[in-house]
Amino acid sequence: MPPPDAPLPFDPISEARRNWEARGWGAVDAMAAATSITRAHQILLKRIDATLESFDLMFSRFEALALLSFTRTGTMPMGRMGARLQVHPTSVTNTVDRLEAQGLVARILHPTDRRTTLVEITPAGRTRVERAAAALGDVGFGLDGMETSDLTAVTNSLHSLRAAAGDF
Amino acid sequence: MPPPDAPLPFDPISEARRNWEARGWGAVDAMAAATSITRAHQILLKRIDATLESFDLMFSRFEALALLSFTRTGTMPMGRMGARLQVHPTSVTNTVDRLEAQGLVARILHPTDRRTTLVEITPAGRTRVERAAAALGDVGFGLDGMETSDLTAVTNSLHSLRAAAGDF
DNA sequence: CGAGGGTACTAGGACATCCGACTATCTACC
DNA sequence: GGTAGATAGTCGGATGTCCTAGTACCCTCG
Repeated sequence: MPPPDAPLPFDPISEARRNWEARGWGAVDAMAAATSITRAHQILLKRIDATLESFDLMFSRFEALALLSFTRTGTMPMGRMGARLQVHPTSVTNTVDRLEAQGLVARILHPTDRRTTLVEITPAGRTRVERAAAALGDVGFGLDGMETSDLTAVTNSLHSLRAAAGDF
Repeated sequence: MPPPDAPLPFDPISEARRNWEARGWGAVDAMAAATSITRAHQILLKRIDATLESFDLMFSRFEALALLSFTRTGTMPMGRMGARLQVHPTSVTNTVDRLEAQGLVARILHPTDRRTTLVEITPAGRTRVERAAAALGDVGFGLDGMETSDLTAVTNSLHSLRAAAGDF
């Protein structure tokens, strides 16, 4: 049984809202928003990863590579990568392990702090991320179906959530 | 090194936008929206799971349990659950395995179709989901920091994305 | 009524994320 | 200086998601 791609005859989130209200459960608007975000994330990640598949990348590795490509020196400490990508340190370890195995980054020594590991993007990494970014741009990051006004509305509305979560 | 919870001195997504523009990479608005959604999902899931931790649940299992509690009979075929929750069939298998081990659901035979497995919520499952839902409502689904207008804006804007993805 | 196609679920494997614990190293302070 | 506390990264384990493949079963059609 492959993933059922036949559309449902109704919006499952609207249906969930009705059920929540009928049960007298609280925070209905928040529930609908949270569920929408969850589902949107799932749709996006699937599309993005599908686009990146031909580059042997997934979104998390692409993001790490892009981040390194933006630096002046092409290097960054693991910890700083985690802070910028906003993921757990162990996720950075995992990501860098894979990128290193692919020859797209290299671990190098920090000149003065022996605790720190610097990650350096390789020439192959630069080429790869450049092409992958172009491919992602071509498919509008999986958001082609949305109006620009909706895109900015989403970004702006979520800005306050991220700020309240202490992101910046 | 615990997760760095010190806020960054800038918004990493705004920074990413600047870098993308500087590199001439396309679909900048979509990139910002996609990244915002990804981060919002991460924040939400973490908060929701933290709330559900005392109930020995995570969001995916809670959703499955809630779905079953909404049915007339307290039962639903695995496949229908996957369609409603919009996850892969193997994810349903995984979720039901865990819920069953916790005694919150039971697999029962379909009366006429021996291919189908019905999942039935147990009395313990009903009690659990009821209390967990109340707890989630209390924390506003992790979205307490957002205005109701932002909540509806997000839900409405993402509606088109989900529709375009063939959800309904 | 038998074969083929479609449907339902599970097994095994790949990724990614998190958490807690552990080692190594730096730093500050007595 | 030398010790305690903070910082950097990794290891092992738990969850969850997806995909491919395989088994079991139903149903239609010749």
